[in-house]
Amino acid sequence: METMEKVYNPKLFEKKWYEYWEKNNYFHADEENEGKSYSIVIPPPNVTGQLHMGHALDNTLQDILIRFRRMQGYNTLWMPGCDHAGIATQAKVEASLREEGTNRYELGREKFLERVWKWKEEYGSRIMFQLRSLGSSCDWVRERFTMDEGCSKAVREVFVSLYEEGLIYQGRRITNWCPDCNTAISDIEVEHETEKGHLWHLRYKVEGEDRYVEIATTRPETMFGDTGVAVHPNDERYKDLVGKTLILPIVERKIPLFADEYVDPSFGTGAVKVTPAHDPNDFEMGLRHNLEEVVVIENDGKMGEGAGKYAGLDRYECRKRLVKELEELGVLIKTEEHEHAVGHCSRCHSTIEPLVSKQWFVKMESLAKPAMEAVKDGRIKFVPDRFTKIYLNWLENIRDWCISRQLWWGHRIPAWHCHNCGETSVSREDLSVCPKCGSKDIAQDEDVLDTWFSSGLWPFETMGWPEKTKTLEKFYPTSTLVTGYDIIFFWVARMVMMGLKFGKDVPFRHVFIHGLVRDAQGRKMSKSLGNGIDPLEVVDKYGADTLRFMLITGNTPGNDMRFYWERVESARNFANKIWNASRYLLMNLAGRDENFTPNKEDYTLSDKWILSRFNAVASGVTENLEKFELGEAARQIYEFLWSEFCDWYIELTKARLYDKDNERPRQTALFVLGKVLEGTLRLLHPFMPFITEEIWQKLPHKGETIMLANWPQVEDRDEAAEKDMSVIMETIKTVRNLRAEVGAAPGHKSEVILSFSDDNLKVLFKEHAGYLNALAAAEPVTFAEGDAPENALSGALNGVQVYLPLKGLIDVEKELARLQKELDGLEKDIKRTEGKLNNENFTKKAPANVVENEREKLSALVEKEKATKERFAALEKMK
RNA sequence: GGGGUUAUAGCUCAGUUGGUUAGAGUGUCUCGUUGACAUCGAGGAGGUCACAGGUUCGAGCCCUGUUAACCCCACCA
Repeated sequence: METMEKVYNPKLFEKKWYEYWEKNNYFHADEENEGKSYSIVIPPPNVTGQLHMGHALDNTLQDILIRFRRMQGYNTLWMPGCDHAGIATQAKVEASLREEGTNRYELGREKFLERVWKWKEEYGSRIMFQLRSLGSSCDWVRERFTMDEGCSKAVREVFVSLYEEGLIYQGRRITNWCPDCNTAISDIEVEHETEKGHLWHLRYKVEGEDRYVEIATTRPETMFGDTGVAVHPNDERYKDLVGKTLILPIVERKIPLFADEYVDPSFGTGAVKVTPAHDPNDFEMGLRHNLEEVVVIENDGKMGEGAGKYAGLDRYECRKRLVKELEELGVLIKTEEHEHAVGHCSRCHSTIEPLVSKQWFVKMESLAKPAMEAVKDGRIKFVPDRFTKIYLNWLENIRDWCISRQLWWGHRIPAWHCHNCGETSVSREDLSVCPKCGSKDIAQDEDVLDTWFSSGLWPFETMGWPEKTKTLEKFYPTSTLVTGYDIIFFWVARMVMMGLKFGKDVPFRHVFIHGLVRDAQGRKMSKSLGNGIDPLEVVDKYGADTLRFMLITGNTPGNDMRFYWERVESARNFANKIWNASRYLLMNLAGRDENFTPNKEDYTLSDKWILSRFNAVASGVTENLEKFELGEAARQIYEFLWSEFCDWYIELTKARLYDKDNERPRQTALFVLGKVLEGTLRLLHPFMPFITEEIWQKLPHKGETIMLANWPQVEDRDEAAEKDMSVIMETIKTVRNLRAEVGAAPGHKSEVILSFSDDNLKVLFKEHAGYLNALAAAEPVTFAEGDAPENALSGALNGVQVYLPLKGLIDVEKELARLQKELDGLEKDIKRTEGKLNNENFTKKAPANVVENEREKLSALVEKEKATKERFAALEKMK
């Protein structure tokens, strides 16, 4: 006979079962399996660092979906892996090099990459270990990495194809440059923040005249790169100046004053200095008006040659000193406070510097169109739906994607530049000779690709693309993508575009979006704040099941949630409740006949009730899981297990279980207990895989593991049993209420007298008086005929009158006051309900069942009022 | 500047197509320790569903507006 610890202790079994599952290959997806497939690709965690609470949520959701479908009989694949995370990982390794007093340049590209690979081996496996601790049922033999051989091949294939189609091009453009990461980044990697700055008004002299043009700028240090000043064509103030030449202060360069539609006459002075090399708008104007680009800020954020004596200074230090000089020269007219949005690097938070450089871009328009169509026509559905709009809005306004990064860690761009003829050749195979001139003096492009370029191929590159594999055939498109709303643009949109282009179909059918896990104050968990909670710490202290349950309950899909230890405890208490309910059954299993099956007559009302309730829950849970309402599904199991199975059913089986002399009733109770508990464990397994397996294995069961057991089939409800049982339950609650009013101890037995509005109820209660004995400490239960007993508290509900003889003393005045208040409330309710029913508009227009409900409600209220009045009168007499 | 989310009990949140007396967890108060569980059981208190209109027989839910908080997008120097 199995035994159980008194208290739920996940440490004793979580590791054991995970190893058991993995060892037995239960997670493995077989493409030869003929069954319908269900597949998910993991959002690959970065190889840097470790899992945080967001990962725990993300992977719990995926595991629930996967385990649910697996039990439903689908051929399920959960593809695991991690991402090389170019900038982030390189930054980490560079930081550790710094500590050693060296840097990547000293090491050289090859040695440096060796270091990064070593890092990847260490952290990559740590993450996979952490995922296992959460219970994730990934198909580990398929584990992939965005820079493994297969992915690299896919990346190169995609790059070359897009290039051949003219969708990838190299261009000299102004791009977002991060001076600290020392690389270009894409538009979505720039975070705009409103900052307090200044608007400096400067005056530029008109050549040969004693006039000045006043311009306003937030970045005076870029003036060294000014090659023009622009005004709006219709601006009367400057009409006569357009075409004249201005003298740039300090530098003394001659620059033209020209007109351009871009200028907003209402902002500043209506005249704007134009620095094509250091501002995106000025760059465009420069192209339109053929202006020279003068570079004055270098890649490292320091002033360059063009800045004259300020060369070599940091851009902000230069600004400070320059403003002072301009003031002294009388060029600075005034300084205004000014709030404006400043771009920061999403990785290191440095202020972005727009710089001109040669980069690789992807033309997005033709890729974005089909990606929008796929969502508009419903081939891909966002859950919750509101994210559809966010996704579409971004794609509608999409601009070309800068994909080259001046890093070493990543997929190197498959382009070779010939030093002899200047040709750039893109190729699937490594080149050693220039295809154009035959020169051997060629070199591969130094840059690597944006990490998201390879992540965008994840759903099919992990399945063997570009080869035509069985895996692709079986599992692509994937079924569901689970991810946070923060990477819809970075990742989801790119996967859809690439999937449609190269996978020849949408990459997934549903995009299930979740929110962020915040701290108890609602702040984002972050390293700098030090408010992050390590999911592994929670697993260690409370178990993975507890963490999982806590993460998916008490919130709505797509919304952020807060982390509270109290909520963890609450989830742990639930686990303990399941544990002890199971323990109750296990402790009483001695003498159970495994071959016993009850006859129809063997089932008691409570048996029929709980079986029916189980069916209700099974169907509710299934429906909710199918529509991604995981929290609601979990809540229903919680309610059922705790508030129905434990609070009522288990209590009602005790009489039968402890009565060793009546074999059939005892066997029946054991049978039903086992059946319902086992079924509930199966419903709960996707949410809490470990505890359900641990208990399931101890219970009588068929099969090797609960994770491969069939998902519960929904059977018919027993409406009559549910109705009868609910009348009894309500009556028991009434007794408890009355007893509490008298101040009687809950366990202290006392007489309860019942009378009924019809004979069927009488039969029901006579038959189940035992339920009142057990759960309302009502003993004896007697049945009154005719008039209400004297000196008794009374309550009424559903045609049942409950009388509780008053043996002890109660505070009559206090009780009368309370009853009066209750009567007032009842009167109000009755009036309102009557009003409703007297309203012809209501009775005519509302559905019949609603009207019927209202009628029943009224009669219940009237009945209750009558009983309360009786009680009131009885008490008055006692006064 | 554009878009979105949120506003429900002291706190954190549910509330699925409009339909009984708006729920849960947690906290709080009263009572309860002999065999599943004190990580528990029984009972209670606690809400003008942000505000103002509207649609409807009926609104926490739908529509309009207002307020507040948060988030995303955005090339006005």
